[in-house]
Amino acid sequence: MNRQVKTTPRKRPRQDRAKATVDTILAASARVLVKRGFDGFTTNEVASAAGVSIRSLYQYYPNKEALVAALLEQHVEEMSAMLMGELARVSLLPMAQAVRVVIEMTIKAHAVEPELHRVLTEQVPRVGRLARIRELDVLGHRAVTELLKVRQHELAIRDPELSAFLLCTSIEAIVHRAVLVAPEWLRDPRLVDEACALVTRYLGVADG
Amino acid sequence: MNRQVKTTPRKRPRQDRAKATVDTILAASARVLVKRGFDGFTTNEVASAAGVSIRSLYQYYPNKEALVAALLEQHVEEMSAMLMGELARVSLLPMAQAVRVVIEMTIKAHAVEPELHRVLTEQVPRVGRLARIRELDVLGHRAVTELLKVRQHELAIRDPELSAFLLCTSIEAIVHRAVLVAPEWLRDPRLVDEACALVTRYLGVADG
DNA sequence: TGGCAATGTGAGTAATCACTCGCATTCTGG
DNA sequence: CCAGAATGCGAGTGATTACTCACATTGCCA
Repeated sequence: MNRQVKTTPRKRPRQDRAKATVDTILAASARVLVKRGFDGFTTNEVASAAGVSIRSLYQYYPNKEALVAALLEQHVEEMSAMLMGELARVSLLPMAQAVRVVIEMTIKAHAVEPELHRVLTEQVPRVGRLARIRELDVLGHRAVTELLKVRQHELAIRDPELSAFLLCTSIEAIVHRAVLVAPEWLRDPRLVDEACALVTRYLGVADG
Repeated sequence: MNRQVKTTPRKRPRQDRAKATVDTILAASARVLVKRGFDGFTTNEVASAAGVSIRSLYQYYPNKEALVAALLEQHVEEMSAMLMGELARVSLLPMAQAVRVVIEMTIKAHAVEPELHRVLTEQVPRVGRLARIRELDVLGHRAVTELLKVRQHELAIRDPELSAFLLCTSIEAIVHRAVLVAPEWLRDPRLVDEACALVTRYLGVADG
């Protein structure tokens, strides 16, 4: 039974000055989170790192979790925006190319603030609103499902939704693991080639 | 900079009575961890849930993290034992069957205490010795690499190590995600079939 | 059977840290 | 231009909780 706490921001900044403050706080949060890890993350340090009063921090975020949640949401938002935009565009490409583009975009999305990404995924407990990190996946799955449905006639699959689940999960895991274990692999074209092969062979389309 | 703490057990139980105590403590830890989540996990509650003095707990584990680390190690050990034993045996089977067996074993391994598994993977920060949850993967990768190497002549792959990385990561992620999102899928034979297809098609062997 | 090692016991403390108290200053829209 | 709203400012407290203090009892081997 986990205590549930409100994690929505307390109030929105209205003036520009306040927006700047909030941005400063978020940026400082990211720095502190990366530097200290989730355990060592204290609101007091965030405030002083941001150069604002602890009081100001609590004016906008009701508690510590809300702060981390905001950070996480921002991060997910960035990655999401990057992926979804591209996903819409690839529906015109030949399948093999589409696959490659999506995989490369996934890599690119993971390259945004990889250190923050690491802490958020490895150390932040997936509890309450902090579980929202998964919504990114859900959206991605849905988009890929659609893509597979539309082109099912040229593919060797029976159930687009199931296949989308397998493929999204696999690719995400591969990229994710690579980022955490050995980021340099992501520059190695062989990894991308093999990942493409994994997908295209499964789908039964000619390799790119 | 995360503070590092000793996470090795303080001393080993010598008499049977002591072994029983330690087991009780570990079992209680698991219960409390599942019930309260990692945040709510307090050593005092563990002690009282185990029906032993807090003092006894600290006689064997120097701190909270060591306790969780022990739990995690035990869990990894169980899963690991299950998988590795089987991995050795499949080297005689036809490839398609071997693939299926390994996938089914992976599912079986994840079915051991799934709730504890969830908490350990979702909430326990991967810091210090707690990062050891990954050693399981490393061992698995190595074994699969060997398997692929031995049978490379019948497979459509160039680099067994790279391919092992892709396949292990994918399968683990698929099973893992399924456990967390919708455990009932694991009873659906279609999921297993598709996972097998993903692997066999990539390897270029006839579907089982 | 006696002596030594191993074991078990709970109240209390010290430290940490999330979060709250009211008031002066700055902006903005009428 | 002014009135009401928005903003910014730390020291301190209350709660939580990991961990420590010494001694009686039990098991084991000589």
